[in-house]
Amino acid sequence: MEKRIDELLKRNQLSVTSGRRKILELFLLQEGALSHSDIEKKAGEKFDRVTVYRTLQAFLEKGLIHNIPTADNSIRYALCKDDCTAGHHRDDHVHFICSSCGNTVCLEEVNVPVLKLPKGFVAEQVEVLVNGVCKSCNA
Amino acid sequence: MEKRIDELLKRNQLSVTSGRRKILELFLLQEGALSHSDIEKKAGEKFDRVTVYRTLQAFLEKGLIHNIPTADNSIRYALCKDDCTAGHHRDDHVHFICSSCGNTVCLEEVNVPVLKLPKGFVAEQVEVLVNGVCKSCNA
DNA sequence: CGACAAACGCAACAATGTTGCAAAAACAAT
DNA sequence: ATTGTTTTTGCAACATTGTTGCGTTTGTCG
Repeated sequence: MEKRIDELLKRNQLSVTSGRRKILELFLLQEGALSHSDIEKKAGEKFDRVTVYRTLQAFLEKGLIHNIPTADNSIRYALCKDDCTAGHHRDDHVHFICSSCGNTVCLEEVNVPVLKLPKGFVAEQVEVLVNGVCKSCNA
Repeated sequence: MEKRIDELLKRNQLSVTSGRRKILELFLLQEGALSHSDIEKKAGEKFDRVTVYRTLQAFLEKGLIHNIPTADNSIRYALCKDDCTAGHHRDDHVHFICSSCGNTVCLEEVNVPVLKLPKGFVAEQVEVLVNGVCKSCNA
């Protein structure tokens, strides 16, 4: 685990620090996405708020995580898959937000559909957010 | 215009006040969506910040407007079509965010696709956000 | 017009996000 | 391993955004 974390950071051209290790660990342990405040809470008193902001920013820039828009002003972040590197994002899956447990998960197996837009509109990226009840809550 | 505004408010069970008139007017004049700060700026010094919050909240609850998630922590709001009333939202169109002019518009003519989700997941609402260059910016 | 309810403005506060800078930690080279 | 350089961190101060309570004003309805 330790090893995997350090390797992930290095592969993404990030120097290995205890803060980054800790935050990346949170992502690896967590099934699903984390918001900024989730991270602050889970990390406890160990980090300055500013460090969390800057770490997420760095992760984003290097393509280690991607962000998920929400309707409640609290962006979520989730780990990218391995074939996702800086600049070259491969973020074409659907995001599911559970109205029961509040969790946000990436449905990697559901691809975003191809849309036919009106004349004049050119799509660069398509984001699909599904709201509903997730597998665990339906069980 | 005046008349239309007042009528719209009444139809949605909202008492007619100068603040609500003004904000609703902004929506009618604007092609596209508005963020909270857009409204604050456009309304000038005329209103208290709190009034804007409460007005948007009221409009949302009554189904006069709907909100559009974004990836930058700044929810946008847009007018609902006529067949949209409190409780019964008919918000099944795609939202387009222009990376050039920054505008957000509702593409009423593009319906959100039906998705096939993994076993166990039940969808309640699907939101599609398209990023790209809009008609006006491509012209 | 007058009574009642709703909305407003203000103030105070809480939460969230940003910036500059000095201390500390990581990295690279000897 | 030690030193020098660069990057990251924590702190403090600040800006922005969102929330709550309350007295006053405004709209609504009889």
